[in-house]
Amino acid sequence: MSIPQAEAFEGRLRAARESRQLSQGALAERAGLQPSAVSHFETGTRKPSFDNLRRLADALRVSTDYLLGRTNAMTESGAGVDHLHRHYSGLSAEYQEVAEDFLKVLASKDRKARGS
Amino acid sequence: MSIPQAEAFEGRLRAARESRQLSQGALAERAGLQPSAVSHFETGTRKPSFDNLRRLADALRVSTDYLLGRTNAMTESGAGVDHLHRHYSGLSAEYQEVAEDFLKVLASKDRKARGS
DNA sequence: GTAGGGTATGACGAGTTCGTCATGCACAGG
DNA sequence: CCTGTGCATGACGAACTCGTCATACCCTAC
Repeated sequence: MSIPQAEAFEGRLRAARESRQLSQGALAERAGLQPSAVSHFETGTRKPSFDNLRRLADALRVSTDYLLGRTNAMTESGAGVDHLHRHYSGLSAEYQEVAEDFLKVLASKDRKARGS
Repeated sequence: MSIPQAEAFEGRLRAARESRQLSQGALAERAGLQPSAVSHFETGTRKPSFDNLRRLADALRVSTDYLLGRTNAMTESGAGVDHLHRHYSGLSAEYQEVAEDFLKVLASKDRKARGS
């Protein structure tokens, strides 16, 4: 249960954004919408349109199924991972190992950066 | 190559519905909306709202990522979720970008090493 | 205390989707 | 011929989101 208890869309969006360490403004810029819109979404006073839901999912690299509350996975094997995997899967076994080690280092760096 | 140029929402909805052997009216009933609404969606004259997108995905048992054109998988079936992805998905947005850039560099290095 | 970032909230007009309903058309079977 | 099914399309008012902008309230730092 890494995720407390995924409520509706509002909580999931906030959880995803915070796990990425993005401010509402930063997410807004990535997704191409207004900072106030993000706030409206997270407080539940508005729900995103078809287009904006996709933008948010892209910007956060999470599945829309997660945002919509249809799964708890947050990032399904879809979307954001695809292009990463495209690079990875083409690598030789040797280079794949290098890539994996690098990601591990990055993850620990990330944890440290957030912990501070 | 699965589906070359994943069509927009309209085509995906129709494909999913037909693969389930449902008429527009039958789908409408399952999803709790009007038959005409389904037609509007499939012809592209309307786009579903937040709520109705979820209803459609539930009624058709497909992922919203598929309907939105973010994946080609139709069923969410995470399946792969490899070790690489596990590390990657936990990273902050900033670090995800770093990881991606690194993989790109690695890929080009790899190609060169093999003799391009 | 003053400044600034992060967030919440509310207004505005403009645009869109909502459900409902009415047609229209094509194609099947009786 | 006539009936029914499936689909497309358009109208209507109500409700909603859109982007934009303004304001206000924490905190933290200087």
